[in-house]
Amino acid sequence: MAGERKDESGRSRGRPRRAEVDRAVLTAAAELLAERGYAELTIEAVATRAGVGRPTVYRRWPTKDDLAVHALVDAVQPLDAPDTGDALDDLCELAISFVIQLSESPLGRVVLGVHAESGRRPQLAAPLRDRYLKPRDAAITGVIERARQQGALHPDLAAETIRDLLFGPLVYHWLITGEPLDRGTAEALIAAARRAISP
Amino acid sequence: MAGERKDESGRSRGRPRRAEVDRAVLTAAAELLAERGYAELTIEAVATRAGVGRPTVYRRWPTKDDLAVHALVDAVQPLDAPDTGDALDDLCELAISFVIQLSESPLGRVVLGVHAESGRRPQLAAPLRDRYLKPRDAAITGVIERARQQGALHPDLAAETIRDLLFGPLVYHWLITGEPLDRGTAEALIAAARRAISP
Amino acid sequence: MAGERKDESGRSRGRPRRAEVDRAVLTAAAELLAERGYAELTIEAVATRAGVGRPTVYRRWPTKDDLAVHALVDAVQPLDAPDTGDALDDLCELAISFVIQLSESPLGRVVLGVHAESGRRPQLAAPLRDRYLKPRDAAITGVIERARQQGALHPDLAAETIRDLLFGPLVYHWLITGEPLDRGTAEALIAAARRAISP
Amino acid sequence: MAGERKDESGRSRGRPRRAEVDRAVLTAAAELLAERGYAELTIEAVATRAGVGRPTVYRRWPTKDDLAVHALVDAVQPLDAPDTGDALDDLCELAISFVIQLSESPLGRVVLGVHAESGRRPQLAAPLRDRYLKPRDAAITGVIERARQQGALHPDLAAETIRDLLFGPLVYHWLITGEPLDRGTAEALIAAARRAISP
DNA sequence: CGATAACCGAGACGGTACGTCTAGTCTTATC
DNA sequence: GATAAGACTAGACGTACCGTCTCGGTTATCG
Repeated sequence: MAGERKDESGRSRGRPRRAEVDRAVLTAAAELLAERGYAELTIEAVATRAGVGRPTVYRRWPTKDDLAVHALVDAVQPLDAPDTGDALDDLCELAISFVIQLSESPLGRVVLGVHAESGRRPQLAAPLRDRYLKPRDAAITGVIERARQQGALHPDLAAETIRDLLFGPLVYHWLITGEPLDRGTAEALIAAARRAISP
Repeated sequence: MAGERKDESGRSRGRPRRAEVDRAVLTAAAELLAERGYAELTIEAVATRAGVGRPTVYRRWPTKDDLAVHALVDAVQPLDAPDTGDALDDLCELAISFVIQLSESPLGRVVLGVHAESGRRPQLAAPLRDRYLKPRDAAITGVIERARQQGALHPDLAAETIRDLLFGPLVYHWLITGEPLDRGTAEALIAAARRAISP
Repeated sequence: MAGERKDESGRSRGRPRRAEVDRAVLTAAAELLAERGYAELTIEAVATRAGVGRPTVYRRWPTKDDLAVHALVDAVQPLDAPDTGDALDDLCELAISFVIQLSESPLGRVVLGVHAESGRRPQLAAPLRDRYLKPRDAAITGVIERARQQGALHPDLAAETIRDLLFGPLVYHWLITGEPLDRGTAEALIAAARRAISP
Repeated sequence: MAGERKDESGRSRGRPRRAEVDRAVLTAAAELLAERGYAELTIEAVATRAGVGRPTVYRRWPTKDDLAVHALVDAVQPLDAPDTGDALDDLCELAISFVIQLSESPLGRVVLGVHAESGRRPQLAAPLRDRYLKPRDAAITGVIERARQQGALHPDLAAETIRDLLFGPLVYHWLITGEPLDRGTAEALIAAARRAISP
């Protein structure tokens, strides 16, 4: 979770790191991200709120990017797909609840901003991809495959394409309006999008 | 373009501002945004590159946010919709070329990031909405209305919804992958999306 | 007095430095030197006590050494030689009162310590020599020459030698005992030293 | 030599301290004092150079002052007085060679600086007096007494005064010039000083 | 011989200060 | 009154050490 120590092999030497410190720092970082956003996140404030010295933060996460990504991933709870039997319904519900949840969380727009910035910073992109996108994508892809086996999806469309067609309109709406997505709007968008992905 | 002067009425007194300074500063800001991103943009660097004193920058754009938004809007060229006769084709082509162009520009992800951050900062949101979103939305809505009159659109869908269904998947794909959108992918997404918005 | 600005020639450009800041910083530095000594002098504390930002201190005196030397020289008042007619008496009195004064000042031992450290640090030595030693040496040498013309000094002894023979024992006594020099002891030492320098 | 252990009475329990560690630390400290001076001496660097953990250093010498004084005393070899029969000659030679030796050693000015600082720090002063000054003073006083019995000294002058009159000028010269004392200068000063202490 | 105690290295910990950088404001001389 | 220059307060940056504390492990004495 925290920055790696040098001696990866065998038993670690010296005093071991306290896990409570990891927690305190990540929690403080997530709170500050929610309150002030990524641009105004300072290591100083994180350390103070966590009741920790600044070097202790740097020891674990050498850059602000590192810390922010880990704090975000740690704070944004994963979503698990429903399973009602109708996989297409499950998929649509997953998209709706996922985007609504994100758009209502104070961390949602931070996640979006970090994604946008990650194009320019590889060190931001790697952990974001591995720790955030991959797990969520796996869940989504699972439901898509279930739906495909139920014959509910257009056979020519790749899973990735289906994902973009369902999640894209919701996320875009939220991005443009800047306000939490309401369920009515979301369902209307999804209702239309279903026509795009049906067989 | 630049920050307002006190005396709005009639002729201003004293030495007039030099328009070249406005241009130099905006150009410098846009370059630095493209090179280093929003987070690493400093007024100091902008002033230096523009060959201008720092207070001269502040006189026009009182905060970094102000400057950044204006520089972005100024730098990202507007896109005018094609008019081939088939308004739905025009609309799709508009979406594709718009997102491709944005995704290929070094400023594209900066625009995205500023959008994401704008949720938290009203002073960022207002000029962004007025100077960036509105003009582009007007162009898009125009084409949508043309298509609607040609009977090419599903009658139950609002213009806003159609916009989300077309642009959303493209932007989302670009956001997630982090790479410039290629035309093949874009056309595949739009081909499916057309089924969602057709009558 | 303070660190030089680049453009020495002609009128300086930009906002001029405030002289009160110079004074506040030097005073704060001298106080802290007296209270805590050279080793525990921190720029941070100086800036805080002077009510000034740290960069403002660094702008004028780029290193702790620079600041300390200037503060010391500024704080230790010069001593002017008496002139009673008998130049040898004047010289002895000068030595006694000079060392007593230094030994009683809380800055005295700091001056001594900085002198000792100056051997290792040229940047400490240069301003110390130019701004502290030279003026005092000039005063002493003046009295010595007066005494020599009155035939009160051994003709074979250089002015430097006479200075060492008179001041050396007093300073050494103070250095070893660690306590302020009392006049009785000083006069006893000088009485003996006079035999060394008499014709 | 090193800091005391709690249980002074009888045999100590537990693993005994390794004497080699004492040596390594003192040597490292003396080297660093010679290379960088007292102000830039850090426990960290001492421990690293000695190949030892930091707590191991603190266990023996709880403060930097403690360590520095012990390292200095340990490193500056004592000088033994010559005995040619003429005690006054012996005394003068002792003064000359003592100051020359000190002024040529890279540790000399450190000793001087620590002396100067010791006025402000009792914990620095005590070990310095006991372990450095006292032994040297005893040797000097011994020769002075021998000289006194040979009738070579002015009967009114205390041993302390004689010490100041002989050593003071040499040390002062070295302190002011900042350069190693050369024998010619030293002998000239002593030749004059002899007139001050002769009967 | 096994328990106990102190040593040793490494390194985490909460801090303090470093010297630098940038923000946003201000003051000056010049245009 | 705009401009270029630059001083100014404020505060974060990332680093170096501080002095203390835990670790795993070692080496002695003592019961």
